[in-house]
Amino acid sequence: MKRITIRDVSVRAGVSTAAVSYVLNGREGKVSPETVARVRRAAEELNYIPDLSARSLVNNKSKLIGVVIPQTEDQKQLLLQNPFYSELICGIEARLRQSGYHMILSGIEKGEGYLDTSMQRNLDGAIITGIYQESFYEDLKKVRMPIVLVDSYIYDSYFHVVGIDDELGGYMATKHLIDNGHTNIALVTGMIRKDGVVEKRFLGYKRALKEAELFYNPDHVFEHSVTYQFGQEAGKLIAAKCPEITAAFATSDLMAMGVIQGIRDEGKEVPEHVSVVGFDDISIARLCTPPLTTIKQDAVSRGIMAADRLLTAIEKSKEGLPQEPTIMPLSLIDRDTVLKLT
Amino acid sequence: MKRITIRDVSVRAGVSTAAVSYVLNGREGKVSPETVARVRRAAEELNYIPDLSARSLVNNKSKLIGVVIPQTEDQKQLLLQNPFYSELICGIEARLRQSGYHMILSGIEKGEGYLDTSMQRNLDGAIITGIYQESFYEDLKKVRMPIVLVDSYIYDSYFHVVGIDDELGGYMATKHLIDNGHTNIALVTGMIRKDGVVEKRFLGYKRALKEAELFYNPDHVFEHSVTYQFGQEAGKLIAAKCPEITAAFATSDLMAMGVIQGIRDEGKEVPEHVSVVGFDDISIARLCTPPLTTIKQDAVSRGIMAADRLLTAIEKSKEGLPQEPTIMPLSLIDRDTVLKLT
DNA sequence: CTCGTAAGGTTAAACGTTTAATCAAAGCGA
DNA sequence: TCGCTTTGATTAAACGTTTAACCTTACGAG
Repeated sequence: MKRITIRDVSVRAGVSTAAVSYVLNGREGKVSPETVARVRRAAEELNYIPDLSARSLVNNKSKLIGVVIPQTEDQKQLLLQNPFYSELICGIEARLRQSGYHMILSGIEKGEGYLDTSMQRNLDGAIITGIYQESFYEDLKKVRMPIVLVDSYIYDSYFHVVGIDDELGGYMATKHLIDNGHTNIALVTGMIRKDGVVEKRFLGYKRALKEAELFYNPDHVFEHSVTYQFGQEAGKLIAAKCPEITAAFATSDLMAMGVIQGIRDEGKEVPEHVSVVGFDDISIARLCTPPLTTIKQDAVSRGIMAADRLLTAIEKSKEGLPQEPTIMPLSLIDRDTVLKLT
Repeated sequence: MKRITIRDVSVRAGVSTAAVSYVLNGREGKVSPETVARVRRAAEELNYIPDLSARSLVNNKSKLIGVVIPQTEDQKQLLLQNPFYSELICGIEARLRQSGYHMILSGIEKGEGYLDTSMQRNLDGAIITGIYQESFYEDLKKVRMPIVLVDSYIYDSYFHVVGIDDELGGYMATKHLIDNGHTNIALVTGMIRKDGVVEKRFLGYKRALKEAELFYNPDHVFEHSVTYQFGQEAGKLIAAKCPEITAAFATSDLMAMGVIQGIRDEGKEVPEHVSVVGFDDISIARLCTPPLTTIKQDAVSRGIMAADRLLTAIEKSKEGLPQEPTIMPLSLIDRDTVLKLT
């Protein structure tokens, strides 16, 4: 009923608690082979399980990583409905577990109060996704723990960054449409915020247009929230009101699927009337009908990479500044939603 | 740089650490109003943040909840690709946060070692989803913390249960098809394990058939894993090899979407050639084409409910046995994948 | 005036670890 | 034999809380 403590192990092995601690932490240089064996056996027999709270108290290592993902504005619920985040989490969790760490998953209220959490829990590090106000990042720095930012263009050398080349992605998507003969290409996107990922994709979109000497028409930009619902609205508008538009680039697969539905709602077809390219390559992208042409970024790998960088930063604890951002590869997955014109 | 401790607060307020502790924990009966004020102010000014590890050490309350979800067999990755779990997590997290708890999300290796985690971390409780071998549950009981089981038919009064009436769900789905004139109805399902949720749905399926005096044909049961891929395979088989089958009930939306794709792969259409009913009503169910007819269970609500029950069990800590299982409601969402025959 | 009690504080032990400092014994070169 | 180093172990302090037990002082009742 009572907890088995290191003291119990020590008396059973007939040594001091210090010796037990040394053995259990692998500082075996300090202790003779036979004692090691005795302690090991005692711990085994008693089924000893260390108390991480106590450990954390003395050496400030909790083996706990904070993971923050965005949440819906209204409901205060995590944005896991977007498979991109689900997959990211999968990657993170797998990598952390492998090294004996655990993950505390949470959203945050308007960018506030997370340093409370991290201090209370003695977090060893954190992986942050989403964009928040500047003050939030300033707060984070105060805590002095390694932090990996995913999907963020905060150019602050304090933070580790695991990202993709969003500008390139936007360019690739748009270029693909242009290469297939499209000249009036809509952009369907979430809010374009300074230094946000969608802004970069937007810039890539414009670069592709410019390079092909196509006119950039602001009226062809549909900007609102990253939801299926808005995609659908935009799709309807495109199909109903903009006959000149023959293709759309949606900055997220979720929106792209909405766009397709919206176009259909108006009695038109994809890709016959309007071609669509998405972004992310979430797992359902190839499952929906027609299978979505999209820019693939491997969210699971990104999660693994983010966790990996965080862990090495923690274990080294060089206190040296983070290296270069890690940029994960992108590729165009050409499925069935783009029609070749001419 | 150094951590602000309760001692710092105490000296600034000019009282003992005990007084500070009393104030901060709301045992204000023990302390005069003016002292309360002084302590509050001192804590405020110093921006004091308590160390939960220390607290946990002394009173065995970590404000930490373990959440376990299944993982893929091969990759050791969480099964978050199934939106049902994502939504469940959203609900759980929202409710926990509201009460100042945090969630440790993880998968488990072949049902082993979770009691280690829970002991190490001093978990206050856990929410377990998925089905594991019996020994796992026996282990869990040893830890003596409140536990909520989601999607489980372990009839052990030690555990809290938040479930749905799976048998009824299976019945409703099948009945709906029968009511629309279908008589040869396939079942596409994950492994049917004793006392698992799919078994119940299977039983509901059989009950509906029996009630309508239809012949139960084991050859019409396609049983394997709960994946899109298997659904697709089953769909192909149905379309290609079983001309008599006019409808299918898939025990999960993910599979149902696979079935639809498989049927299409063979050049047939849904619902014209084969009708399909799914289960779960995951968020994409109404987004895919055609929108999926399915049995709706609200995963988010279930998450909230599970967390809620767990929290009350923790706070009361009556040590009394859990009450009745909570059964969440189901409803049939009639969309476009069922054809009315005759 | 004395005693009992209540109110408001404080002291110090306890929770389960880690680890610097210390100690004892043994080995060894001179 | 003497001092020095090495090896292997122990002691005790520290980490930041909570809380039972104890201590004052003041206040009434008797």
